[in-house]
Amino acid sequence: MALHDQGCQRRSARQKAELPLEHVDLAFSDWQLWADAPHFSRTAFAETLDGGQAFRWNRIKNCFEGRWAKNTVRLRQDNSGILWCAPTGDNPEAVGSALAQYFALDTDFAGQTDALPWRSDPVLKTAIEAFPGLRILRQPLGETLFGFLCSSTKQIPQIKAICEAVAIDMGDPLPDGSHALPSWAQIAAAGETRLREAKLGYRARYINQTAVFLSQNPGWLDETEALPTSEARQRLISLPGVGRKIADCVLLFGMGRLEAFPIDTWVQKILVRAYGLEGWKSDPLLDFARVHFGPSAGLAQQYLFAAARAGLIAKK
DNA sequence: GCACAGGTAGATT
DNA sequence: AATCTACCTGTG
Repeated sequence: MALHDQGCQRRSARQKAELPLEHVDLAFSDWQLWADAPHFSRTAFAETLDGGQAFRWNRIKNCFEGRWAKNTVRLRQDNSGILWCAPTGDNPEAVGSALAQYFALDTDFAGQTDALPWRSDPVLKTAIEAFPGLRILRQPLGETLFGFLCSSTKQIPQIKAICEAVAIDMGDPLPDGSHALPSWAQIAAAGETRLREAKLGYRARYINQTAVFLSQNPGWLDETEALPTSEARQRLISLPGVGRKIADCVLLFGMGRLEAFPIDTWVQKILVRAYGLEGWKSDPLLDFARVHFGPSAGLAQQYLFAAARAGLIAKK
């Protein structure tokens, strides 16, 4: 009981300061080598987890702690590779298979990267060389949609804080004392007011409308995932609050469609500055990206985004 | 006080 | 069809 109270106190204090949650180490298993782990450079490991693809990873001490679906996992990189640990009692085989799906181990990102036009594109070459092993995550579809519905004109730390607040308020508790993101039914039941209390502002109305629709149409997102990319995109855009950019984020980070190329303010600036496309708007830039980067344009986008965040390319 | 931040939808030109 | 503008909230 005393332990529980202490944890809650710590959590609320940290929430106010918008710092990552910290959980009781005793609740976690020993570190285990992730034998199937993909190769990551240090930079790519951090950027893949905490670079704006997903909003539920936090640096804790010498590791990253993340959540998706009903999973809580800690990952740490050392000279032997990637190590993981999970709440005591979690089935190691289930964790392994959850990791395999989340990290899209069935996708050959090294091969997709090599097929990008880096040989003739020095900007892309710089970005790829700075983040060797960068991957596109394959996140649960609904969670990806929720995260990016929260994202408009918000910075990553704020999006993470909102996701955490909504999870604590509406989501199921997890074995380590943290919370999963809520289902659409849970969000719809909570309503717009509670979403606004999580500091969602004008996004709350869209998210509530989307949650009401999706909870009344179970299977709709899975049906969408079965469609070709352009048809899936059209359906996603029909949801309240989802435009081209958020739809492309969902296609890329939640459905593994590497051709999807989200253009946000960062990517717009990168393309304009690095490729001399002054005055180009979003639609022509999409055509440029498709033609120049090819079928894995979305992977190129992630390299460029990472490199721009690091101040390596497209500087003023 | 004010501009700006991983956008979208609706109005106006 | 292209270009505003409102919409919440936090940060600098």
